[in-house]
Amino acid sequence: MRRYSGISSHSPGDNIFKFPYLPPSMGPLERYRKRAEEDIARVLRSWGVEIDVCVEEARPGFGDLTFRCFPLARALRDRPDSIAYRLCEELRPEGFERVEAVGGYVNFHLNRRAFTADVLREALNETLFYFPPRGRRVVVEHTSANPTGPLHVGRGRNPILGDTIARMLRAVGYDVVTHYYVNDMGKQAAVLMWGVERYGVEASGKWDHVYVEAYQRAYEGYDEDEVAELLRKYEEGDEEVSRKVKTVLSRVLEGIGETLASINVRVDRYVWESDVVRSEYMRRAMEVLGKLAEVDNGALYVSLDKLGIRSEKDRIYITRSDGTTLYPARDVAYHLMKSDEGDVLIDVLGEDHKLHGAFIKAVVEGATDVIVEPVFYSFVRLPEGRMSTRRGAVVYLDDLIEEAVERAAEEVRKRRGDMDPDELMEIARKVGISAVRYNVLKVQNEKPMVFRWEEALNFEGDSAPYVQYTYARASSILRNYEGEISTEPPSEVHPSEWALVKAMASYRSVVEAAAEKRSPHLVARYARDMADAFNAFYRDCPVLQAGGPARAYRVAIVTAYRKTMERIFDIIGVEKTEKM
RNA sequence: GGGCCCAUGGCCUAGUCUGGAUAUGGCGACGGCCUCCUAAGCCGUAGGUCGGGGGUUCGAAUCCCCCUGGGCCCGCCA
Repeated sequence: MRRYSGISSHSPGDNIFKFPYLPPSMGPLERYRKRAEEDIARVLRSWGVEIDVCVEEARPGFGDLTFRCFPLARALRDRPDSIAYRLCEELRPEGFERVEAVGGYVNFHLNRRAFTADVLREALNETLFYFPPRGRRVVVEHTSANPTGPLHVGRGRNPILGDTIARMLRAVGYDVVTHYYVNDMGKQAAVLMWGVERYGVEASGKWDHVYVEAYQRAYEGYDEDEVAELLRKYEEGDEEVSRKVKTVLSRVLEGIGETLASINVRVDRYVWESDVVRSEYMRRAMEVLGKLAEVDNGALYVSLDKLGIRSEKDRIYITRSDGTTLYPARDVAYHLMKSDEGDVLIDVLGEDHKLHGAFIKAVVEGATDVIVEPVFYSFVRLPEGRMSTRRGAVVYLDDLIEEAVERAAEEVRKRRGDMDPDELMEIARKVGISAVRYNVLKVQNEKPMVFRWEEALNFEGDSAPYVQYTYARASSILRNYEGEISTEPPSEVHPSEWALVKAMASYRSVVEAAAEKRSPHLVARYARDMADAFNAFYRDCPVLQAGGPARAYRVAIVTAYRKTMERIFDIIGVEKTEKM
């Protein structure tokens, strides 16, 4: 098992520190950690040392919790291993079997039977997963792709990351609402409209795929003036143009929405740029920006230097010479709108928006008391280079999803050929879309990714199906069991049982750390580690064949595992399946 | 040219924020395991100058500086 540093009860990032009015929410591991920390603090105080004691989860083979003595060496003028030894002499922490000094560490060993019973009980009654409401609202804006065609995997990380960040935050007690910002006033939208007018479209299937052809053709050569004219008319609210644009973009958006829904991505609200521009927020945005802006030939710009942003580019223009607003200004307005809905505004943005993100953050935080937090990801590239809708060098998300589900169906058929076809397809859908999500989530946001079919469709090893498979195994055991279950280990806890119990106990610290760091890959990694631990347990500890009271107890472990995995699946948007 | 991001075995990747006890897993390769709760699984073997060079430190994949390679940005586009 891996060790999770998590968040200690004393780290500055801790929500108890930030929101002191909330009741402390502690799982079993946090309770023991706190006891260990308090006991160490007690001893250190008696030695005249007053520090923030931070006990960590130990790595395997070194007990369960650990305290590093190295940082104390200077203050105590003693060697770390000697400090550890002296500490052990005086420590009397409650609930631990033993405490020992190894090297410069103090290692705490939990009472395994008692801890196991605690974890199982709290997993079964679900208090293990409960976080009290924080009274903080978060708006997560993600995807926000120009509605000119289908989503492609180049930006495919955006919806999956954004949706998972929203789910993580909900899981730890935030009120979360997700937004999709619809860029209807941009040039791209106008080019699409120009293409539609010029070439028309043939309705055949999903609208996003239908319209993208007109968009691509338009890009081969459009009339600059006519596009500008369209843009101007739309911005002025010309009735006929507005109606046409809204119809077309809504249809494309409908297609995009279907794609999102198919991979369990939920968008609570679509906010149209044109609505923002015509709202009170636009006026307020210009007021805010007016205080920062300078004039160049009639156009307004904000100098980045003034905002404390280091960049070669020295200014960001917010209006044209003719007075019409530019994207940065409109986005400030949109963020002012969001600031009414949330205390923290998270924007999931491609790496090309880094400067823009810094600009918005500086301006909006200067004008309101909300926190703006851009989360960046790097594009998924093709082996031959960047994806581009215009050039047609793309893999559409829809095609990836379809391929994944088809491949999953083949795999299920191989193993469960006798299964009812509807059930089989349902399992294939769950496996396929989960695989797509997982393969994106398992890699850190800012790592560059190259799209390769064989990796995107990976169904074994570090993959969703691997993790789902353990859930199916657990389900299979429970299907074949009838009777009582017991959370009390009847005898010594088996090492594989222990590893699994500890993995479950990490739920709180892992999920909380992932949420606070906006790092979905930590939860994907955790799902994998849980599955590893379950597979070891499955290998070493027969459940249904176990004799005596061990059976009811191991069934409790399996039940707790399933419940924990359901929570984890829910956070990363992976589907559970009882058979596969 | 400047700014930001990335660099870990053949390939992909964790750990980097918050420096410490044997650098995490997976894919691929090789060798094993289905009369036994689902083999999308399990066990074992081989494979590592943590991009390079300096520095800080008792201790560096982790912090600082320089360099190299790749990505992104540098528009009165969005």
